[in-house]
This record gives sequence, structure tokens and C-alpha cells, in this order.
Amino acid sequence: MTEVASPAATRRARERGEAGGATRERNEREILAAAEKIFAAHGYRGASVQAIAEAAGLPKSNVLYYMGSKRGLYVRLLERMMARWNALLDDISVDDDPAEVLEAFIRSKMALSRRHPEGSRLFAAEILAGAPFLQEFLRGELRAWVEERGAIFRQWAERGLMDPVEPVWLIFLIWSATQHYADFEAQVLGITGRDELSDADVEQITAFLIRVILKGCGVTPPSAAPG
Amino acid sequence: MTEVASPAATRRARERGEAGGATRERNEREILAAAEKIFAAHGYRGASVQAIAEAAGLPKSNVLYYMGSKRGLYVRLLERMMARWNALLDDISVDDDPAEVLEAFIRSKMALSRRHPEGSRLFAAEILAGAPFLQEFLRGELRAWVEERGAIFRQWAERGLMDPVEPVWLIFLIWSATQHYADFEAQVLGITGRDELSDADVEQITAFLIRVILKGCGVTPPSAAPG
DNA sequence: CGGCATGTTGACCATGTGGTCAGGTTGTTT
DNA sequence: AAACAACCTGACCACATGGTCAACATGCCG
Repeated sequence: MTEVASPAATRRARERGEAGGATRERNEREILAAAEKIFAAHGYRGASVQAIAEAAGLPKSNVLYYMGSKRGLYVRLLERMMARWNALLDDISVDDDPAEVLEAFIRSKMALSRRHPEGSRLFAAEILAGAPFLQEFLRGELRAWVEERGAIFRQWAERGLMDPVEPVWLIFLIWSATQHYADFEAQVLGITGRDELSDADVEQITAFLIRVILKGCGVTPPSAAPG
Repeated sequence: MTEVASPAATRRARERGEAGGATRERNEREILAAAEKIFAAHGYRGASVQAIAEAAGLPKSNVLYYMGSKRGLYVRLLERMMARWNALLDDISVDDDPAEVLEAFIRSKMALSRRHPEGSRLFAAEILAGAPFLQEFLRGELRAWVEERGAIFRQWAERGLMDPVEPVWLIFLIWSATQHYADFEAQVLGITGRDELSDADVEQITAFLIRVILKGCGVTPPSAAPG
């Protein structure tokens, strides 16, 4: 009567009337989402494949069938997050307006933390552990990214468009301030006494950061630019 | 001939000519330091008593003999860190100078992160995991701490001593910016290409943060106060 | 239908986990 | 010396870990 041996996930998929090839894609997505959450909360060692499988609603064996190994799954998640990261503020030039660029930088970084809080925490946990999987990325791509932007900031300072601050510390300031709301969400919610931050809250925080950081660096907002 | 059964730690202690009661104290200190490092890097679940014992140079049984349980050890470490935290910026008043207070705030928070990077990371890992052991502290003591300081910031704004910024976001900004250099040390070192941050680096960063944040909030340094 | 790739999973394995405990050594007091 | 508490630790336990595998189900092609 009841189809005892029908795989749970496939059965569920079929009940929703999904097309053939969509199952794999859906399962993978669900596994990646579950894994991101577990790895973010407990770090690489603290996460167990069993816990990921339960969060994804699949047997442990199935998770390993799709992902090969715990390590492979973790690396894949890190790479996904680095790709999102790399899409940020891809091209800026010395001729751009500092105020606009810095505002866009803060906004897009804040949006990334808000859209992918688990990914952000996953990254944080990896760094806390000493970045065993990300050494190369940090010392290579990311370092170059920072230096390129830093060079532009410096030229802006020379042109008198902003104070002569050390660009690297400025970038770290923006990173930390924005990342804080994803990584330390539990602290933020506990102290503010809320269940979650609304879009309005986030907009208010973003505006605060833009205002304080731009003013703090002596960057004049575009509307007040000398004509 | 050789005293086979003499406990390793005790033997070592005696070789250094330590007094009687000092051994326990020394072992406890060593265990706490080792545990802080391991918990900070791998979180509560990811840390193993075995790893802590090895880092402390003691048998696992000995660690459990001193600390009772993994959980008890973890809680003890958290409490030690919260005590350090609570000692910060204990009493400020509306009549204090905003510039001096904010500078002292940033300086002392930066010093805490620098003096106890492992404790700082331990705290970060606990928050990343959703603060399972610190809910009470966050919603109680720490929240009250923030609200008290916030009230003073607000009065300063009313008196025109600083811009009317939301105090909570300002406190989070200072926390995140300072904590960053402990929690994300691996990232900072990777990007700057150094082995460690020197005292001079830290002083430079501290000065940068003080300058940008005070200016960003419209706080006039004491030397330039209207007379 | 038959055949083959793909998907699915319970049972299993070696290893690691937190924690207990018996049996020992040491330090202190008498 | 004797007695007692404190200290120390290897051996052990029940359980969880990441990963393998054989057995089976299914999807798709002819």
C-alpha cells in the first residue's frame, strides 16, 4: 500500500510536482543552506554532517553522496561566499566621487551582510579559527583588492577630497562595522531587545555609518561639493 | 632507578623549585590559557578536552580533575572574560568631557582586545553560535550598561557637545571596530602581510579610530574646546 | 519491456568524544 | 612511622564522528 522504500526527499519532491532534474538542484540548495547555518554557528570542527543532514531533512549518507565529504562541502561554501564578496565594488576609479564611492561601499557591504548573514558568520568562524582554508585568498586576491582601493583613497587624499587617513584601517573600519550586524546578531538583538532587525532599522544603521564615517574622513557629500 | 610513577606536571614543577601550593595554581592557569586558545579557535563544540590537555601539557584526566567538565571550564572562561569586560569604563557622568570619554572608551576597548585576543575570540565564537551561554548576560547586565552610557551620550547631544547620533549604533561601531583586530587577526595579518601587529601599529590604528569616530560624531577635541 | 546511469539509504567501521574510576603517588599532620 | 587528604593518571565506557559500501529504487533511453 504505502511505498515504504520511496526516498523521502524524492517523494516530497514528487508531491510538489517537481520536474525530473530539479530534484538534485533542490537537494543541493537545501544541503548548502543547512550546512551554511551549521558551519556558521559551530565552525568547521564543531559542525557534524549528521546535524547538517537533519537540518536539510535528508539522511547523512545522502548529504555525503551529494557533497563527497565534509571538507568538500565546507570549501564549496567558502568559495560561494568569496564569489559574492568579489562581486562587491568591482570597479572604482580616481575620478569617481569619494562620497559616492564610500557610500556605495558601505551600502553594498551592509547589504551583503544582511542578505547572507550565515555566509558572513561562516567566514567569521573561518577567520577565528586562523583561516586555515583561506590563507591563500587573504594573502592573494583580497590583499590585492585592498591595495587597489587603498591606492585610490590615497590619491583622493592628495587631491584634498578627503583626510589623509591610512586606507587599510579605513577599509577595516567599514568591514568590521558592517559585518558586526551579521556576525554579532545575537548580541545586537539581545542588547536592543528585539526579535530581529527590520529593514527600517538596517536603513537607519546604514545611514548612521555613512554619515559618521564620511564625516570622520573629511569627505564632503556630493550635494555640498564646491561648484 | 627512575621514578616511573611521578606525575609529570608535579615533577616538572618540583624541578623548577616551586613551593607546595603553587602547583595547583600554575596548572589551573595553564589549563585556562590553553582552553581559551582552543575554544576561541574552534568554538565550544569544536574544541576537545584532549586538545586542551595537550596544549596545557597535561593528561586529559588531569584537566577534568581540575575543571570538572568541559562545560564548567567553558563557563569559567566566559565569566573571566565578562569580568574583564565589566571593568571597562565603569563610571562616566554627563559632566565629563565627551571627547575624553570617547577616547578613553576606544583606548580601553582596544587595549582589552590587544591584551586578551583569545578571550575576545572566545566571546566572538560564543556570539556566533547564538550566545547559548550568554543570553542572560546580554539581555541583562550588558543591555543595562549600554543604556546607561547611551543616556549620557544623548544628553551630550542635547547640550550640543556632539551630533545627535543613536548611541547604541555608536557603541556598536566602537565595539566592532576595536574587536576586529582581535577577532579577525588572521585576516588583518594576511592582508597587511605581517607576522604580527606591533605596539606602534596598534597605537596608529587607535589614533585613527579616535580621530575618525570623534570627528564623525561632531565631538570637538578638548584642546579646541570653546573658552 | 530491458538496460544502464543516477539516486537513495541502512548497516557498518575505525576513530574520537566527554566523562568515570580504581589504584596509585605525594604532602601534611600527628 | 602512621594516617589521611589531596593529587594524579591509565584504562575504560557508552556514544558520536566522518566516511564506505552493498543493496536497492528510480529515471530515462531504446
